[in-house]
Order: sequence, then structure tokens, then C-alpha cells
Amino acid sequence: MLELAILGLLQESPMHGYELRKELAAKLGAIRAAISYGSLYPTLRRLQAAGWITEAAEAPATTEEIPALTSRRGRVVYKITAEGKERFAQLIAQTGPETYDDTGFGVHFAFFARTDQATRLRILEGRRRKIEERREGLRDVLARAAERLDAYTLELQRHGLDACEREVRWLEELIANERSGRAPTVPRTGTAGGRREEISPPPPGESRKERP
Amino acid sequence: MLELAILGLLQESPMHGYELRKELAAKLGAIRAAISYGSLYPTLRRLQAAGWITEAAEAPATTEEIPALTSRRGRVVYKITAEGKERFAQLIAQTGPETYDDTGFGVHFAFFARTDQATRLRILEGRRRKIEERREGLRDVLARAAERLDAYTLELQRHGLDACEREVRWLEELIANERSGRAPTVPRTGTAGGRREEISPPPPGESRKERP
DNA sequence: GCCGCGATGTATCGGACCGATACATCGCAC
DNA sequence: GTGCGATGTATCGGTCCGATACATCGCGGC
Repeated sequence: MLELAILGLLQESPMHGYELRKELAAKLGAIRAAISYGSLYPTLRRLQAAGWITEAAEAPATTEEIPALTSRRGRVVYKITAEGKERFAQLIAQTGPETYDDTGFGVHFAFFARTDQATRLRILEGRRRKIEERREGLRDVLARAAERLDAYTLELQRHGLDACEREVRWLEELIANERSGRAPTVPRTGTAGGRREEISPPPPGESRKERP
Repeated sequence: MLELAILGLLQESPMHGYELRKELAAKLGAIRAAISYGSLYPTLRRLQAAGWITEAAEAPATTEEIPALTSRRGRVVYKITAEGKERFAQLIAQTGPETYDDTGFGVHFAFFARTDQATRLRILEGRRRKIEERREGLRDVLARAAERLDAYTLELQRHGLDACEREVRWLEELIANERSGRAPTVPRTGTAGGRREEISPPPPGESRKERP
């Protein structure tokens, strides 16, 4: 998942680790807190070893040639390679079971602008199916095992069931939009969600387009 | 987290691994899918080594004394020890940052029936604070960085923001109930949540009570 | 002038947890 | 009588987290 997220972000522009973490937090803030450095740096090295990304030397040190003396490590900027772009396209299109869990779905969804419509639809429907299954599980427990559970546990299940039903409705809307070619906007009914302005309707150009 | 969940479940009755996994899935179904055996069995051994749980030999093999021959492994039933109960009480009462993330909060909440009211209140308020912070982060991104993000990413943020606002309201209700000594029941307004019957009002007896 | 301090930045280590896999037993349907 | 799904225990490699360490930079206060 981290690999996919990094490749996706670096496709937008070259970045160093710290920046990557911040951008990731902004893009996936709805899904997960923030990526840990303990995962980030090893993954960057792995991606570099595989040839998906390369170091882009920053500020070529004009006249300075002083080698040692606190060694001046400085920041390391990474950029994606052509192979990395292929890898990203492959990762984004191939769907396994992990594509539909909370994190996996979130990451895939965050890069839907670089995903073709057929894949988007497949992922949305897979996610819906998974949430429906979770919902049925919760309903079963609530209907069949309610007397075995205490009031707090029951309240937890009800809240979870609520969230499932809500997400299924959200996914239904997105799927309907997807099929009719509209922009991915779901009407807001409650108090939520700040400004309500127009979103540029045409979904961005179908994925496989080299950036000029 | 797993340690806490196991100790909590075994407090209700002795169980073997497979059963533990199923009960865990039922109790925490709203939070997480199902615990993996790759975590469960090593943790059981760790708890046993620490003396929090012991093996309770099942069916003492009436007359059979045949030792080898497929060795008859059979199921291993675990029960909690007195030290284990102390450990559980300590774990449930001590709150760190991990108490307020999704999984940690879910596990703590699932055992609220064995938690004293002061701790319950502390945990609910800590969770609320954490969700409020996440909510503010999402609002910031939506208000300040909206033009940098594509329509799909924005929709993801809005859905996340919605979920945050909803959870804060849920927590508010629970906190209010907690303060007034009512049962942990939040009124359901929408289509959600099956039957709506009375819940036995008195919260279960304050945690430290030996099962007869 | 200089000192602390928070933001920026790279990096490692131990531990928690997952997913795949293996293997054995039991009941029952065909 | 045989296959097959549920029950049951167990290990292994890999991913990711949280704590920690350390170095640089800019800025405000004294």
C-alpha cells in the first residue's frame, strides 16, 4: 500500500521524504493518521533498489567541494522513473482482496484521478460488496447474539452498523455517478462539509497520458 | 491491544484459540475483521509464559494412556489466572495515546462493562478530542488546499469529515449518558439498526466482582 | 551577540500484527 | 467409503508502527 501511495505522489512531482509524509497526510487524512518514518525510509530504499524511483540530486553544490566536516547530508529528493510509472499503473489496476479493506480502498480511491473508469467501477463495487458483508455480520450478531452481550458492546455494534449503511449509500451514489459519467460528487444533506461550490465536471484525462 | 482483548474475553469464560477468535470477531466486529492466528497463538504463549493465563486440560482422557500414535494434540483450553485479572484491570485503566486510536478505543469500549465510570468518561473524552483534531485537520485541507486536489480526493475528505462529525455527536451522547448515569444507549433517528427495545438500565456492577 | 526552541530533515530498531500456508481431526452427505 | 467443509493448532516472512537519535535552520528574546 505504501509503495502504491509513494509512486502515486511522486508522479505529481519530485519530493523528499519529509515532504512525502506531509503530502500523504493531506491526501489520505480521511483514511489514516500519517505514515511512520520507520516504514517510509526503508520503503524508499526498496523502491530505489528496484529501480522505480531515483535520487534527484538537489542543489549541485555550486563551487563547494568540501567532502567531510559534518558531511552535510542534506535532503534527498526522489523522482519516479519510467519503470516506476509502469509499476504504478500495474499496481493501481490489479485488484486483490486487500484492495477492499479500509486502507487499501482509501489509497486506491485517492488515486482515482489516475485510474481508468472500468477499474474505478470494479473497485467501488468490490468495496460495496465487502461493506455489505460486514453489515450483514453486524446485523446477525445484533439479531442473534444480543442477549449474550452487554449494553456497551451492543451500542458499539449499532454504531458500526450505522457507519456501514452510510458507507454503502455513499458508494451507491459514487457508482451511479461513475456509470453516468458525472463528477464524483455526492450531495450533502446534513450540516456537514463547509463550502458547497461547483466542481469542474470532466473527470481528468484517462490515466495513461505522459505528463508534458 | 490483543493482550487486553484476550484477557477480557477469558474473564467471561475459559476458551481455546479458535473459539477466542470467533468471540473476538463477534465482540469487535464493528472495529476490525478478525484476529489473525499468526498473532493469536504467539500472544497466547506469551501470556502463558507471563503467568496471566494457564492451560486448563480438557477431558482428562478417562482410561486412555496411549502416548504416541498421531500424539492426539486436541484443543488447548486457556483460563485466566488471578494475576491475569489484575493485569487486565491495570491495562484497562491505564490510558496512553494508543487508547484513542480506532482499534484501541474499540477494544477499550468493548470492555466498558468491566470499567469504572471515571475511566469510561476519561476514555470517551480522550477519543472525542482525538476525533475533533482529525476533523479540524480535514476542514483545514478542504478549506485551504482544495484547489490542489482532484475531485476524487476531495470527495474522500468530505466523506471522512462527515464520519468525524457523526462520531463526535455519538460520543457527546455517550458522555452525556455517562454523566447522568443512564445506560449507554443513543437514540437512533434514521432507517438504521433493527429492533428497538428496552435495554436493562443499570450498568453492570463496578468491575471488580468475582464470578461465583 | 548568542541562546534556546520549534520546524525541518534523515535514519534505525524492536515489536505488533497480518496473510499464506501446512497439517490433523471430525461429522456427514453422496 | 470417500470426499469435503468446519474445527483446530501452529509457523514464517513481510509490512508497518512508535520510540528514539541526531543534525540543521531560522527566529525571537534577553
